[in-house]
Amino acid sequence: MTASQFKSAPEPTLRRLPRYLHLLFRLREGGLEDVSSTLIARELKLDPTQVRKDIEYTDIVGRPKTGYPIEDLIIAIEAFLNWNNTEDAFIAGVGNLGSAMLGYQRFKKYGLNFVAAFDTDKQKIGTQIDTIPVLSIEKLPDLANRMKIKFGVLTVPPQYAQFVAEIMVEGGIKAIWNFAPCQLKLPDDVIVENAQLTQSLAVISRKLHEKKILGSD
Amino acid sequence: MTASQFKSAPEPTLRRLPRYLHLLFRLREGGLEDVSSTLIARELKLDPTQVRKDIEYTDIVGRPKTGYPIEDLIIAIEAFLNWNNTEDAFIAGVGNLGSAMLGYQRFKKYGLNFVAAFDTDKQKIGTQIDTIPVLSIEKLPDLANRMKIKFGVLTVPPQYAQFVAEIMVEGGIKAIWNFAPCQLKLPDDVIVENAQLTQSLAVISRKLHEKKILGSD
DNA sequence: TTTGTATTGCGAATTTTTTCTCGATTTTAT
DNA sequence: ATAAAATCGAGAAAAAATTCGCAATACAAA
Ligand SMILES: NC(=O)c1ccc[n+]([C@@H]2O[C@H](COP(=O)([O-])OP(=O)(O)OC[C@H]3O[C@@H](n4cnc5c(N)ncnc54)[C@H](O)[C@@H]3O)[C@@H](O)[C@H]2O)c1
Ligand SMILES: NC(=O)c1ccc[n+]([C@@H]2O[C@H](COP(=O)([O-])OP(=O)(O)OC[C@H]3O[C@@H](n4cnc5c(N)ncnc54)[C@H](O)[C@@H]3O)[C@@H](O)[C@H]2O)c1
Repeated sequence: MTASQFKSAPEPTLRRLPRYLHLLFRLREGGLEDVSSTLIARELKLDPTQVRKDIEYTDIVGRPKTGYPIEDLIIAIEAFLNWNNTEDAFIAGVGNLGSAMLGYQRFKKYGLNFVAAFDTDKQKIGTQIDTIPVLSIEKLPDLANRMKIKFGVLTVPPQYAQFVAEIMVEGGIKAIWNFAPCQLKLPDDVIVENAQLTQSLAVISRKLHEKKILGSD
Repeated sequence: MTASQFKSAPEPTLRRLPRYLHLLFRLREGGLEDVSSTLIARELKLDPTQVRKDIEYTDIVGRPKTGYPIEDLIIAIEAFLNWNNTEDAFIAGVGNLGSAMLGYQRFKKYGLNFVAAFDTDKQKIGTQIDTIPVLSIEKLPDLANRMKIKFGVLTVPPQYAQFVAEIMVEGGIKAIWNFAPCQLKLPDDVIVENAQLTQSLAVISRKLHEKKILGSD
């Protein structure tokens, strides 16, 4: 592993990488072999320099005039995000959102492989969703430990989120993707990423509001 | 309306406002009347100055020693995001994710009110999800125009996203909350917010990967 | 009343992120 | 072979966001 593989990229960069990946897939399907930062930037409405700086983090070097080899770039970005290795994951809360995520096959392509789901609802325990078994939440810590699960997805109502998160930590889970609109208090060595839709909604809500106040129409 | 109501807040600020709101609700339930930037910062692991700067955008003034009145702050943030007025919205794509969102009652509290859903699947057309009718996508433009819908949620597979987005624009929709992992090409006056889960996943994936490479355990 | 403490709000400093500039390099066309 | 066009990569500059420092203020306790 090279030194730069250890170098952490800024969060804005991390957020752009999947966008590059989606575009690269599309370009590859279109039969293209190389891509320039100029093209990526135009497609995604970014600055070409920014695209180049982002790509630097993945250790891929481009060639003047032709740009970057798409295949290599895809592999490098996937490796950078560790999406070439699927990470086994548990999900807690098999409600609206939890079920939707379990039914989303594409997560495997993003390195995420659900191996078990957990709930408190007796109606749901014992069933399967797309071959993933739904188990009692009580079984989570022990099973997580034994299966060495490091990744947990939290899709329970906010009032139970802290409790369930602690159960996950008890099971040795080191990264929690939290969809509940609340702040989890966990040991510092546990990575928490809040995938809160309300944050995204706030951005678009405000922009539409501004448009209505100021807007031309 | 004051001048500052027109002032646009930076996106990072917009993203933090819902987090403040969630905390404020919790504090209010706990019977608290005032809150300081210090407390908010400690709870959400932010810098107190940053919290104060964010709150400034909402036109709320605090008092030394006591902080901000929670009730007023809630109202101000909601007003800033226009979450006190519910915005009627259409959603296209009643699959895993679309159904989950339709079933999520709390969106009303975030100013979002689904009035109709659209799909191409004949099995789904004509049904209802939580009192919201599922209609043929063909009816979207005309109905959007007549109902003066400005907000559209896009939860169709990526290969149809551009097509459906254009249909929305045809119907006069001005803000599209896009969940498909692709870049939409639309007129500049249409607000597009990409709520891409993969972006959030990228952040946590990389962090866990780094932890594994460097990590103490 | 006075003193001590916690807090706001604002300007300055710092850090982070984005954008600009430009020389070097590679390919294509003449 | 030479010129023209397009791109990368690196360092500088600019812009944006965060954090610092501190005076002014409100409140509580002595
Ligand atoms: N559905 C959405 O579109 C949406 C949007 C934004 C945020 N969210 C958030 O995502 C989370 C899930 O939302 P949802 O709509 O799926 O809710 P939901 O009520 O449909 O599902 C919650 C599930 O969690 C289970 N649960 C409750 N307590 C549990 C526990 N202690 N252990 C394990 N499972 C438990 C419930 O039995 C239920 O199956 C919530 O925090 C919600 O705020 C959802
Ligand atoms: N489910 C998830 O957890 C998840 C996570 C991340 C991203 N996404 C994205 O969200 C989108 C929806 O995902 P999903 O899992 O719900 O997919 P899905 O396949 O379950 O649902 C898609 C729905 O869109 C409908 N549809 C197809 N073409 C249409 C058209 N032209 N007009 C109207 N409706 C049309 C389909 O009939 C289907 O009901 C996809 O773009 C997906 O990549 C989903």
